[in-house]
Amino acid sequence: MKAPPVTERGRRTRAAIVTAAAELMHRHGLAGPSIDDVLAASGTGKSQLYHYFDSRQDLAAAVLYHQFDRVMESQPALHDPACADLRAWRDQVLAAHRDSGYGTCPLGAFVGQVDDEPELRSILAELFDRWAGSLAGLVMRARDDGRVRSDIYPDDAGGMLLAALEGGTILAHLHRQSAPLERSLDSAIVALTAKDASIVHSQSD
Amino acid sequence: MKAPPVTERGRRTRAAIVTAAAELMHRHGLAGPSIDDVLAASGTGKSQLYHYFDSRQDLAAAVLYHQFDRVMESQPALHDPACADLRAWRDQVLAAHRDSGYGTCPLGAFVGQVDDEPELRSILAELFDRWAGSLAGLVMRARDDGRVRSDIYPDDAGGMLLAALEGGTILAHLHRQSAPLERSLDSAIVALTAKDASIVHSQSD
DNA sequence: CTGTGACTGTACTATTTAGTACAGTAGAGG
DNA sequence: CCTCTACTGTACTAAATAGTACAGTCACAG
Repeated sequence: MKAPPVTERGRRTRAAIVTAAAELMHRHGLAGPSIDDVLAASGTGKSQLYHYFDSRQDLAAAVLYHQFDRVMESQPALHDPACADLRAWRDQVLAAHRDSGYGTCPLGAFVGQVDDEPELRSILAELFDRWAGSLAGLVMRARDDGRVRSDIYPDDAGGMLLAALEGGTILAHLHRQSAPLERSLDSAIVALTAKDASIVHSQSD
Repeated sequence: MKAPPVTERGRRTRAAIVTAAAELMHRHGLAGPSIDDVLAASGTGKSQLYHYFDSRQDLAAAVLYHQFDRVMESQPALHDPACADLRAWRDQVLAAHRDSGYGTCPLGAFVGQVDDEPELRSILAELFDRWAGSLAGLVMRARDDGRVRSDIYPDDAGGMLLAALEGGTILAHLHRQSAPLERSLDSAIVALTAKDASIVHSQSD
């Protein structure tokens, strides 16, 4: 990790590189774009990139953080302490997915592409944990509000909702339509609210 | 697509190449291993590979079909006309996942890595459709058996179960444990069986 | 002004890559 | 035994790749 930029000009340069790299890596895989591709897309030069990043992998790490921020911004329900509505979150997820042109998940797309690089793998796992944690917070608020069954464990439910989002996004991307994601999310919410269900609340291991 | 091998020796050679390529591409991404990596892992030579495949992409296509066959073999419940039990399928999925060392899905891992190659993309979409179709068949048998609600649309439910599998597999892989997959599958099944639910059976678009 | 450190442009290297050329060898059918 | 085709070994090429070297330019503090 090199020192962050200290001037405005430097911040713009670094941001241009990360934004372009994130876009390309999201679309073509973490290992897809070459350094030269990133430079061309960002309108910068090689010396600029290596001024802010030690290596290609260092750049990839910055991309992961950048993608996490994008996801969090697109799901404000997760950070609104006044929001206890799972369907509001559902709507935000669907809207973001539509806006992205039915793309893959900005973070989920990288799972399975970081197994060779422990550094990146641990960053990605950490980001997913934070995401699932925020989701668990929302579930807890919904539970306290009486909108999901009271025997639900928020942590387990958060992971389950995240799984529904990831799986639904994959199928929706393959078919280039949002229906699979919609059904996946709706079913997951049903499982948390149906009164005669009795599975989701198994204790964590 | 080159001609398939006609001798036993040729069949063994081709199979060794595809098997090694499948293993490597599953683990490191479709674009991960170089041709030379595949050759080293399969104990074959370059002239042998190009004798059976036109190009790297042609090899990748063969890998997709190979992975599909592996998945189908690991889920016999899908093809057993006597099986109407979603939980039997669930158990087979979990067993296969454990056996793989909590790996990513043999097919799902490639979604988002084929967007640049329309040929591969259409193959993968086709294979997923076949998978979802088999799953819909199982749901239909379960419905006729009275094991899921009668207002369920098997096609929609099949996609939903597949989404739960894919998403659960992703999280399970990240955490190197099967609990997330287990909860995801169980919740999906609950959504199909809970008597007071009312969402999953929305008509397809 | 002016020096200093942040930032940038350009040329280069060593390696790896997909794919080709071509001369072979193996082994089944005649 | 012979021959013909399937199959294989080895050497090569042209392009792309991550990363380095180094000489600059910019803008603000003194």
